Amino acid sequence: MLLTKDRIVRAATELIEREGADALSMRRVAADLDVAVMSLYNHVSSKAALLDAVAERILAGMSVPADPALHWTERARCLVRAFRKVAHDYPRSVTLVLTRRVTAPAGMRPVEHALAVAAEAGFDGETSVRIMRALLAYAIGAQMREVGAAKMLDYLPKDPADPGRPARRLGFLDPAEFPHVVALQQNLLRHDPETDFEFGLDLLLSAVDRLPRAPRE
Amino acid sequence: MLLTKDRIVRAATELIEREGADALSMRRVAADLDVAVMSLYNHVSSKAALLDAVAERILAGMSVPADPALHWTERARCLVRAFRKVAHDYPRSVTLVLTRRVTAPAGMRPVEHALAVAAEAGFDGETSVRIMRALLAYAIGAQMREVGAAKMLDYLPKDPADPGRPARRLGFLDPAEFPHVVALQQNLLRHDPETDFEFGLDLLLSAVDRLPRAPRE
DNA sequence: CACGCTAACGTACATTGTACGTAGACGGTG
DNA sequence: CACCGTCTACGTACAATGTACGTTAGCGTG
Repeated sequence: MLLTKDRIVRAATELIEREGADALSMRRVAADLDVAVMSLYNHVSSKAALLDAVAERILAGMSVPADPALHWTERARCLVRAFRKVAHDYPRSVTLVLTRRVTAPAGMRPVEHALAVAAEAGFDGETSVRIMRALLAYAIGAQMREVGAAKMLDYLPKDPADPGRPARRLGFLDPAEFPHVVALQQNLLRHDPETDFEFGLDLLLSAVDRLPRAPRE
Repeated sequence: MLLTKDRIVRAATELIEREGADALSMRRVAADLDVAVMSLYNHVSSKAALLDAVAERILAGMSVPADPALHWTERARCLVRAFRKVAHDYPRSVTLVLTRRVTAPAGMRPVEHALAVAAEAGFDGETSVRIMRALLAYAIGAQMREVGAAKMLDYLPKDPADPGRPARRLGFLDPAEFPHVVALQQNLLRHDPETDFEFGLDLLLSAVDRLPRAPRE
């Protein structure tokens, strides 16, 4: 089969999803494709460029169902949820999207969509951009927090009695210095990313909805 | 001078700030300290551990002025701004803090602080945790967006007439597909991270302030 | 056929993290 | 004093990495 940039990028994302981003090396990708290492460089100029391509591909796969009948806050919700869906589908690769910058058209499409929603809601350009940025910041941060929190569970000191999943404690913290953390450790250790995310999203959107806007028509 | 973990971590952060995180290697750190490479491993168990230590050190240097007289939203603002200050002081290293997870007490201190503020505002534990998470997510995302946007300017296609700073355009985008982006390119390319950040923070805090809470006393 | 172009390849090198073994300094104990 | 761990700085060595460079085989066009 002919070697092509698309196949390379696809193999790279699959490798990342299978073994994590650290395991990605040009040699591994080449091996997965049954190709010599240097053949990759005929289609990808460097490893960094490959990672960029992976990020772009993931972003491009993000499909936003745009239903003009919905209230604009609902449409904003759909947009952000679409991002969360790809984050869920490509849990290990999505960090690339958050880390690397995507200037390609694929990366601009969600931006365009968000600006359109804000404009349709009656906000002027300046405010639309700011709203978009605030939502984007929240979405990015929530995602990073989620993957970080997932990793954190592995880093916590293992319970020697049962090194399995459940019942971690934050007992190594001094209750005098961290009273609230210790008191709320159950809440802190419990993970419900979905409702956590929606909670913050509701906050943001409700505040945005209260912003003054220019009369529409 | 005696080699110590603190000196190693300090040298590592300085190196990162000077030449970026990619330039950090054990050999470089050792060279900066005039030491043999393997001597580092007497104090730091691995490069990953060193990076963790850098992140922790930066977080530990975050000082939050706690003025109990202020309204709780102002105190929350102070907390988030304190984070932004260290991000401004260590612009290249701060990505480590966002990427790696910090479970050490130093990382928990801001969490404790945030929970204390929320509790004092009259929210129950469950809600306090959620509020803290939403604010944290926003702070993280805004920071990542900021460093990403800074990098993006370098990636934009150079203006061949004047490859210097100003007047970048998004002309390579199709106006038919990206009408809003093209129309608002001035707003999109302008960077005022500070007001952008405050805008979103205001949104979040105003919404939080409107949440119902248990009667305090 | 000759010619040039492209895509796949192999070799080679510099750079990385780190496992392992060694040597010397230091401090306590006889 | 001699002896003997322990600790710390060191040097060597190795496997894995990204990629610059030269080589080759196939293929379409003159």
